[in-house]
Parts: sequence; structure tokens; C-alpha cells
Amino acid sequence: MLRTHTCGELTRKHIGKKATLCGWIQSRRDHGGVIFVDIRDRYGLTQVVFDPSHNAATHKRAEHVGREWVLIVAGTVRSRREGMINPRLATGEIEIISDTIEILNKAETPPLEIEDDLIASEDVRLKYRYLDLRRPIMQQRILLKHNIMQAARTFLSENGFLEIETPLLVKPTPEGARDYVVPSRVNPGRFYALPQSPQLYKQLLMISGFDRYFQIARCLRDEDLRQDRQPEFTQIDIEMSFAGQEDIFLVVEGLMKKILAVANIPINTPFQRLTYADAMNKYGSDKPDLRIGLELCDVTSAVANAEFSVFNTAIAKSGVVKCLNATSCASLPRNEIDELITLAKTHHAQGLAWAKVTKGTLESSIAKYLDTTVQKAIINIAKANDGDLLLFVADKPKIACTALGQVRLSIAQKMTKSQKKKEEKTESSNTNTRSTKSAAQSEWAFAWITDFPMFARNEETQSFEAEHHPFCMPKQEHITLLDTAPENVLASTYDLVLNGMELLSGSVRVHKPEIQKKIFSIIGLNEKEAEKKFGFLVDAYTFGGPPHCGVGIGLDRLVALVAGTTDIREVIAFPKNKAAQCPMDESPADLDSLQLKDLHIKLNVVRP
RNA sequence: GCCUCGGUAGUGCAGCGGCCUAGCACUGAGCCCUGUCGCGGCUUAAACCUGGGUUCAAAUCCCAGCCGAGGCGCCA
Repeated sequence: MLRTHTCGELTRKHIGKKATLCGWIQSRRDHGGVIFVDIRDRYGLTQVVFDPSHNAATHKRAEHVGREWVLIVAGTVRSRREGMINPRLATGEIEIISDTIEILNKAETPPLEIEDDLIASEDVRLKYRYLDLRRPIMQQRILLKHNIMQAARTFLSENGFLEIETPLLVKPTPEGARDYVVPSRVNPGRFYALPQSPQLYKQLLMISGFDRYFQIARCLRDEDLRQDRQPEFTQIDIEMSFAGQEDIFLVVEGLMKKILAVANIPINTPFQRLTYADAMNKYGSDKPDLRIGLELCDVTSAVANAEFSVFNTAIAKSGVVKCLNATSCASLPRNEIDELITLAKTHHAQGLAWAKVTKGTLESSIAKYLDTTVQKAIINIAKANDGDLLLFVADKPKIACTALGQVRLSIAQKMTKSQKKKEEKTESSNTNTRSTKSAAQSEWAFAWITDFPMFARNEETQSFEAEHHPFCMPKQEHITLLDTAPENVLASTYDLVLNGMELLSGSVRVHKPEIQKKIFSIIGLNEKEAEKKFGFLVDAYTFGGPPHCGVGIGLDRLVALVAGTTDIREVIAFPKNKAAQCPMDESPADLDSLQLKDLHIKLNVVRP
């Protein structure tokens, strides 16, 4: 009864041999006489032939089997007939002429189709996730994730990193993301939190002397979901002692090389580097997509003397006028420009001004406010030519950059779309050429973003908050600024960005209690509060905390990108929907009153 | 909390005041067919998210709700 082969491994070499396969019926093609059944497992698809002249009884049984039934079939591997080879199938040169068939289980008609290119709605997919996961593409993604995790473990172990588990039940933290909370039955009225990341524990491990640590760790955050944000996600968490930014960059670059090698993607190291300030100014984002060339420029000086109140008002409020040259986009239809305006407003810009470059001048409703000298200056700064479209946002620097940065992404999308259309046109004139999916992911534009600001001012209270987290070390040369000008302090923090997605984030940590105390006081934590929240950590450093640094790599995002998507649900076996629910098991669920009583919890939920 | 888009057979789409007795494809059921591989042919079953309203007439327009997706806020 035992299977001898998988559905993906039989080739010409096996011709004449006996084989027993197990799997699910992908499809059945009944020709009245001969019946073909494609049997599928996670390794592939094999065609099994039921021929009445070969074995009448077996053929008879195969007449009544259906999609997704589970079979075990035994027979002889034989070559397919002349001209019947299926080149799209790994096993397309052979087939099995079946001697026996045993039905291991019947199956209801599946509510979604087990096909790569017939995709049901997100809702249906999650409700029947176990069926969705039968689709070969999903199996490949899950396999890819496994292989990447293996590669990471191997690489890190070989480089002296120890995988150490940290607790899942931890102390709730009021800062940062909202915690998932777990009641303690034996400690009435008290709660654990599920960890947002192993951050504090890995720092403690450094103090304990485990100078190289890693963990493939589940992280949990009770925040709203996005395509690239799930309530639970996985991080390759790394920390190393007696090391600084350059050391951790080397480790991560080596790791990324190994990980992408899993998918046969060669990458160049070291990665490009950009400061946070440059990234914001040039690309309007702290996670710029560097596959796109378009750069923002600053035309504040050029328009400063023009009589255009929209620009002048913004400049007067210590704002800037940023400009994006959408090359060759002058012919962009008005409704698409309107979409860009709406997009800019979504990102808090007051508006989006635009001008077409014609005969070396600006053609626009705002052109009358800008005299020839100003126009020339703008065109010069933007390096614009006839046929280009210039887009302007005048606002506070962060808003102007961010809004125009979003416009930049949208413009790039439009450009790729029209490029694809052109290619399709030229391709359709050539025969037999089909566009390949992989082309879109051919570039792997990694970049380190460094030198983030240490603090951000809260607009409402005007007080300082930690931009990243309060355990980041200020840059060495900025430590004295902590006392004089905290707003100018840059931190030894860094992100790794890949194709517009933040893949990793990390920092050099504060190991000196006196600096830590200073940081706490700048963000308005007095000694008592700091002691209550993070006392154990500060205490630990007083017993000889080594200098150390680390990163947390978003594994799901990384695997998703390697798999050619930006949706992390595609690489998580059982993800949640947008409302953080699971349509399959219907979690989260009510607790019955006995359980609540046991936990000393009374509910206060208003339900309509 | 807010904004945008969507909800039509099992699945994916079309229809967007009367030509709707709601169309198409896949799926399902049944019959025919000995070389298919998205088999083919014939037959057949199966749907307008809920509740109000407008109208002579609503899948279609309006309002409220529910559900889903994308985004803003949020994510130290």
C-alpha cells in the first residue's frame, strides 16, 4: 500500500518500473474509453491512464471518482505516445498505466478551485484556507519560506549565532504598539502581554554574555492591518555584542545573499546607503523604491520671489516647495492629474500644482504667477525638457516630501503600465512571445537608510518622543547635543529597504545607564516612571552591559518579495483578515462565563 | 475613528431604471466519445447582501445597516 514515488519525480528514467502514487485528483478526462486522471501532491502532477483493455475493473472504478478525491494508484511507468508529450509538466514525458486504484477518501466539490490562476476572493480563500493552500503556487510559497528560514538558520549558526528562545508571556508595555493581553488566572487581575518583539530580552541576553544571538521569533501587535501588516508576523531577530553598525551590516548583507540564493537571485554587496534626510529629500520616503529613477528637487529658492501666494504662504511658514519632474508625462490626461492631486491631499498636502514644459517654458494655470526668469530657474533645477510634467507641493518639509513621494510612486506605476502596453503591442506583432512574470522582479534594489532622528516632537504637546525606541544610541558625535539641542540628535539606527518596502530595522543600543537616563528625561519619563517601566533593563546594564547592536528582519515581507508579491498573507499559512479575524475558525471568540469567572474578568462590552 | 472601492449561481466576472423570463466562463449533475492534459459534444441545475425609501416600474437610483478589500490615522 505504501507509496513508492511522489507525483513530481517520475521521468523517462523510470519507464518500465512499477510505481505507487498517492494524492488528490486534479482533473479527470473521460474519453468514453480511456480515462486520464491527473493526480496531485505537493511535489507535482502525474497523469494516470485507466485503459479498459489494460484492466477493465480498475477502469470501471475510475469512472466515478471526482475532483479532490484522495487516491492511491499503482501501475507501470510508461513513455507517452509520440506527439503526446506535455512540455509544461515536469512529468510530461511519462504516464502511469494503472493496475489498481484505491479510494482513500471522497471529497465534496471544493468551494474554490485548486488552480493557480483562478483566484477566489480573499474572504473565501481565508474561510477555506486549507484548500487555498493546496494550490501549487501557495505550496511553493510555503516551501520557499521554509527554505529561507533554513538558509537563515544555517548562515547564522555557522557565524556563531545561537538561537535562543525568549518568553511569549511578557510584561505589558504602555509604549509603542498596542499589546495583545493575556489574563493570568493565578494572579487575579493581572495580565501578561504577548511580545511585540523580543527586543528587551535579546538585550538582556547580551548582558548575559551570549554575544551572538538570533531567533526566528513570532511578534504580535494589536494594531490595524494592512497588506504588509498582520497581527502576528515573524522576525529574524539578531543581536551582537562588541559590535557596531558596520559589523551588523556585514552580517545582514551576508545573510541576505544566502537568503536570495535560495531563489537563485544574485545580489551585490555592500548595499547602497542613504541617510534618512537624503531619502526624504530625494524620494519623499524613508523606504524609497530605488528601482524608480525619479527624484524630487527643491525649488524654494527659485520661487521665493515670485508673486504666487500658494507658494509664498507655505514658505513664510518655514515650508518648502518641492518639485517632481515626471519625465515625458506632459500628455498625462487631466483626470489622471486630478487623481494625483487627490493622492497628494490624502497625504496631507494642501494641493498639488502642475505645469507642462513646452518650448522651454511652463504651460499651466499657475504660469502667470511665475515670470520667465522663475520658470527658467525651475526648469533648470528640475532638469526638465519639453514634454515633461512638473508637479509641485508647497508645505512643511515633511509633508511636501511625503506627499510628492507618494505622487512619485503613482507616476512610476503609470509609466510601467504604459511601458507594458507598448511591449504587449510589439509582442503581439511577434508570434509566440509571452511576457514572463519574473521580469517585474528582476531588480533587487537594497538600500540601508541611516541616521534617523533620535526624537520627534509631538505636534500637540510640543514634547519629545522617541522616533524609533528609547534604547537607541545617539550617534557618537551627537551625544553632547542631548543636553543642548535634542531635536538635532541623530541616532545610530538603520533600516534596510528593498524595492520600497521596509525589510528590517535596527540600532546600536544604549549600554551606558547615564545616557539612558538622559534619554528618558528628554522624552519626559521621570526617574520613577522609567524605573517602573524599564527598571529591570536599566538595572541590568549597571552590572556591566556590553556595547551591542542588532536588527529585526521582517521575514514575511522578505519572503513575499522573493515570491513576487507585497502581500504578506500570501506567505503566511493561516493569516487573519482585515478585521484581525480568522474566517475559518471564527477567532477571536467569546469566552463562556465560567472561563471568565476563572480569570476574574467582567466584560463591559456594548453590543447593538 | 475616518476616507475610497466593492457585494449578482459553488467560483470569477457582465448587466447599472422597463429590453432581465438576469448574460458569460469555470465548476456541479446527466448522457455521448479510446490519447487527452484549461479535452471535446449535447443536455441540465444553480444567484441580484439585509432593511427602508423614490418610481407606474429597482439587480440598477437614494438612505441606513451588515460584510469584504485598499488606504489615512495608528504601527515606540
